Amino acid sequence: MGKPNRVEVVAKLSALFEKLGYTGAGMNEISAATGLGRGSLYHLFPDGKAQMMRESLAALQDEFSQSVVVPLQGDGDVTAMFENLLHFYREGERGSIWGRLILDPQGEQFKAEIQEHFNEWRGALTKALLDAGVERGTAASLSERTLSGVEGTLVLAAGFEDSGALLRGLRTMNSQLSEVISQS
Amino acid sequence: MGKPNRVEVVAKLSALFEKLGYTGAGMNEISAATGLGRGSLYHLFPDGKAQMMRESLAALQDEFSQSVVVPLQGDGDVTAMFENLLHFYREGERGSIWGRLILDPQGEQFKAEIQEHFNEWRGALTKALLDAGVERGTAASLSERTLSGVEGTLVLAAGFEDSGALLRGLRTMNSQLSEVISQS
DNA sequence: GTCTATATAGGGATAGAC
DNA sequence: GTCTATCCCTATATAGAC
Repeated sequence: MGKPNRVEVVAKLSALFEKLGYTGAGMNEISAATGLGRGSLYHLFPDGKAQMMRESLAALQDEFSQSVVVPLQGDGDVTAMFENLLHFYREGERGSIWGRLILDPQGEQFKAEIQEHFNEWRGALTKALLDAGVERGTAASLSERTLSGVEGTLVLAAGFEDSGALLRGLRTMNSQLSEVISQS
Repeated sequence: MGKPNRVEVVAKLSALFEKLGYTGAGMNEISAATGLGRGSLYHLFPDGKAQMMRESLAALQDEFSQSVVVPLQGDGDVTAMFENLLHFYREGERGSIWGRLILDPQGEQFKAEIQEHFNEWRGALTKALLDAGVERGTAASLSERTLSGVEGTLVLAAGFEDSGALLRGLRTMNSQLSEVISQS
């Protein structure tokens, strides 16, 4: 095991936080998941678990932006956005770290990062709808409903261990949005 | 302060768990919220915090059933269901204890109660849609989307401290459902 | 840089006096 | 029934040897 690569370590941390949540991931599990002892971890992240989470959030937000937001900003293709969401969330195998963090007892300290995630996504979707000719109020409402629809679907999918729920939900939401767009 | 009434104690516990979540509510906060010392709490609930949560879940599920499910089963009025949801969730001031528990690190032990909540609600909504003439596949899809839409809205409302989000979300969902019904 | 041992705090649960 | 003191475990974080 060579010198620990920070990017790889953060990737492992991201996957762990995504699976167990911030409070749910203990230092023992963090150590096991990264293959690093406590000494190494606190050497790499002097501010401890909170710093690990911050860097994980930054990495995941970057991945989400590249996978979902940037393409949407490019062509405004809503159907493609849902496909990209499905891929980002691994056909329902992944969960939303941001939604989970909102409900985490210790999640308050990451509120800014959480809100930034949803604001960036919502802004891009609203703009795409406006560009497609949707009326402003409708666009705002639809994008808000889409974000919460995705988050809610991920929550229920976790509760019923039903990874297929994400595909079903995204399909329905895509149909609804596409219909509105075609009427505009 | 007279002899502690079990129903009142459970009501206070329910409110606390709803606000802080299961893992987020510590014994000190439980003691403060109920006005009962540890001795009294463990006398009333020999199995500790888990038992407190179970009885809280039962009480909240009962309230939800009476407020939302039973009326829906009675007349199949979907618009009334959304009004009842808005009232149950106190115009967005309350959160969903079930959604939160799904994502709680210690929530696994309550999975049966969580699933029962959503199954009961979904069953009643699907039946109402079927009775209104909606095709079976559409009814199943719409009820699933409604449940996840409500949960997602509650999550985002918490993340942005935006209690008005619930009203907006419920209005939009009601419009969508009502339109499908009117076309059936 | 990495290890182990330990500090420090908090969790839930318990025992025994009253 | 209720109280207080305490137990035990786990959590994160730290210190110091190597």
